Amino acid sequence: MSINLPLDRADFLYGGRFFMHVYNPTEIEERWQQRWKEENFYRAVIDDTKTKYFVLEMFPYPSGKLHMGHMRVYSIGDVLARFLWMRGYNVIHPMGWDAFGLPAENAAIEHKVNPSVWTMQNIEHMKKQQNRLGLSYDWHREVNTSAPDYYRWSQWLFLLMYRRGLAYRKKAGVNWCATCNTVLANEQVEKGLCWRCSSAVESRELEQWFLRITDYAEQLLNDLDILEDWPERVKVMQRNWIGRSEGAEIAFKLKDFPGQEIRTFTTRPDTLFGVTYMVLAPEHPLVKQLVEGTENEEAVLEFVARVRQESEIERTSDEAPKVGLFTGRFAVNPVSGEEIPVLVGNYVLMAYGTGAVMGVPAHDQRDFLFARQYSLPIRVVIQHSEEEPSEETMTEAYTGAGRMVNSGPFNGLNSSDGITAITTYLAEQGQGHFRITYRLRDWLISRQRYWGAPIPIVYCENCGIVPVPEEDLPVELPVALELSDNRVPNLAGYPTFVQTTCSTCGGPARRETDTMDTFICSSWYFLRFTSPNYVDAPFDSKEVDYWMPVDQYVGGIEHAVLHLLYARFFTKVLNDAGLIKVKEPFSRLLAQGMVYKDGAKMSKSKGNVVTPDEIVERYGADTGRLFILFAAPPEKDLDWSDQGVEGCHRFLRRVWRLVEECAMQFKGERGCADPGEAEMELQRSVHAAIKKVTHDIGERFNFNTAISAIMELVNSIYAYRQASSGDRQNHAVLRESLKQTVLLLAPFVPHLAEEIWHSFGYGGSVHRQPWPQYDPHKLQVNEVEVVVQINGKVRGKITVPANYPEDKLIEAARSNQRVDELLIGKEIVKTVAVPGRLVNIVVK
RNA sequence: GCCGGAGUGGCGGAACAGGCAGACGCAAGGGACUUAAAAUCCCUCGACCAUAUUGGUCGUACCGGUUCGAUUCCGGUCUCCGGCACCA
Repeated sequence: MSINLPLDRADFLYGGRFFMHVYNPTEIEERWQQRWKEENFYRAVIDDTKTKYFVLEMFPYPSGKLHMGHMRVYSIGDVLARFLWMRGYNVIHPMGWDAFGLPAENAAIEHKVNPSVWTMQNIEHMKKQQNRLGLSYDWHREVNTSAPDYYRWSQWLFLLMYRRGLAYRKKAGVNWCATCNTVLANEQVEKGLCWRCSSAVESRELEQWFLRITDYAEQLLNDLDILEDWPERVKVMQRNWIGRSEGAEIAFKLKDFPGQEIRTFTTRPDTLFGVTYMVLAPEHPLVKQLVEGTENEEAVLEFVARVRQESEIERTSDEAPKVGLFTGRFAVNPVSGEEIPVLVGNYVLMAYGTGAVMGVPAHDQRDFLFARQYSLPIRVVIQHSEEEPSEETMTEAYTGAGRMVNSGPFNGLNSSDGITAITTYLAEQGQGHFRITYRLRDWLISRQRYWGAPIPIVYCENCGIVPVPEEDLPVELPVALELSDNRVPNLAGYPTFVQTTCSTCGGPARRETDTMDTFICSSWYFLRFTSPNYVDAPFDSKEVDYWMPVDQYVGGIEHAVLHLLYARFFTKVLNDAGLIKVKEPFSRLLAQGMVYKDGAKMSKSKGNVVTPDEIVERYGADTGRLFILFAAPPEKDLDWSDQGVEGCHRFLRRVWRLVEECAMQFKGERGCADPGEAEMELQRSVHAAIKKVTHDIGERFNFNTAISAIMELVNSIYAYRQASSGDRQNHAVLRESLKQTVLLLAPFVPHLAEEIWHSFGYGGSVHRQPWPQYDPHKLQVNEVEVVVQINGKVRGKITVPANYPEDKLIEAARSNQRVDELLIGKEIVKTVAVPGRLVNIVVK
């Protein structure tokens, strides 16, 4: 087998007839990669005569090694980029490095090396691996988020946010990962665990920097509707995450505390007359004041302290019992004047709504269970059937809509009218108003870590919080060398970094020592790609206006909320600031599936890892790319199959052999001049393949079926050669068929296609040829096979002229011998004919 | 609980607009070539039945509906995957 032969071009005796070259991917691939690099083949420049197309794969974290997931995204992006180039677009296809982050610090400890050194080594290595895959990147546009000339602009964007009131500092209960030794954004906590290290996240009360993403909640939600070419599942995930609910904020006056009130949020103001109690979050600021001096004081404060110590998982677990303690105080229902007890409960979250909940046990299942547990009254105020449910016998809350009862002047209204009526009434009384709340929280961006972009803020004793002036950017990271306690000290551990002077008053000041969340750096990198070396601003507006938006973005589903939400937020802020024209960064999104093997994610512990390197070494990049695109449609999970790879390699060798054999033949034989039926059929196969491949890549992103269409074409060419050997073959038609096949293969297997292209003596690069166009005339057939059904079951097949009219078709169907026999003694009820497809005869 | 996606041979998958279910590939079996192996080529390959070289029945998770005709459309059920969830 060729793959085990020496790397040099080996000649061997084939079929006793020709001396041929073996398909040697390593040699071919290295040679073309070198050529493409020398010729700056993928350089993108503004060209107003062409339509631009921005193809982007999510840039990687430079972990040091490429895995199959990487190979899959890049292969998808590369096929699209090359295809679009051939279709005449001005394609930009850049690549860079999301280079800040924790692994570099861990590696620094392990290898006693500066994080930046480790990162740069990894980048060099991964870049080589990428290039071995034959990817069409414009490396002139490479960006590295950890380089000062990049994070300078990340800091600049932070200051822009600050100026616009979107970056602020507050003390709040935040997620703390003890393993990573830093705080985390809500989006970075998955089921109570740190997204990076999977250890349990604690809650801590800290003063931190936030970005006001909640200001954009409505826009981020609404604009999902204009993203028609995003997968539904990603949009749904973002909608869920933003979590919009409509309702009312209602103020309950406090008995014994004149002028004080508790504000609650509810989606069901129509149930206000059914409120029988109220529950505050343990963190609610009023708790301490309410219990002060009551006999419940000690118990409540102890309860509050205990709950606040619990971790996020403990507190939100399904098993956690709902506990409530009476504060000894009462609130007044704003519509009924009724006095209701105020409790403190472990299930109420301070961060959502107002941190206080009105309890309506008859119409909320959780309130119902809570009321039963503590023997609190249950009052039905929404009736939904003929019988009014009895409060004693109810087994569950009724949470649907209905007619309002026991609700004073509002009796008889339906729920939706009641919501409006009650809220309007409350607003008139100054006791409430319509309100929309979101689940989305502001983005916590401080990280107590070294390897990130420093937050460009200075604290001055006289002036307070002072943003670093733009001209002083970047605030550069000090060189990290010393390691303590098995960790790289964060910036607070570098006195020369911390001590500075205030730019306003010139007095002594200290720098902010937290760095920014790495997701900040990746929220705008696509903009930097348009002008990566620009020194006057984060990007050159001329370039950004030409290239943006990203027309096709490709990446993993794991960023459905995280990166994709943050990047949309940044884009909207920059649009509001007048810096860019687009409102959404990514027009079209392809969320590719994961790569599995033997039913599990590839992992060292399972021993099922296959690396791109070993595939390239053994079969060549072209084979690996072909398999990864052929095995499944891109958005589905892919099952890695070693035998499947063999199959794809076999196919490429088959293509190679076909070309070699034909080349010999063209030299040694004359061939025949007149194209006949066999040649027309071959041409039909060619043009059918062109049509299908074009549609499958360009419209459907189904590379697997595009590849199978090329395989069918190759099979057809083999069949033609076999059916008409030697001098009876038409060399011109054959040569043309091979040429088209190579063009169709070019996006998938760039090296092999380029090699064949040149071996045929064609000029230029195959990747700069116009994409083949199918000729409808060549697709036309004279005769078609039509299925004859009786009662919907296939009973025969007839071959008729392609444009046979309906009546003749039916006649032909009826006169088919077998059909005729089956029709004896039957009454024909109806006949349906679809020209070119089928005839269905319905009988009794 | 709410929301989204999916369910087709031994396997990955195909069927684009309601019209021959299983393209293409993998695996498997048989054969050719070869001293042999590799490579390559040819044939078979959903299940069951049969009078078994050209026939029949069933078959796209399940039950029903619409239709001349349903993997495809509609209603319901089940299972799996994913997101959100003590969210007021």
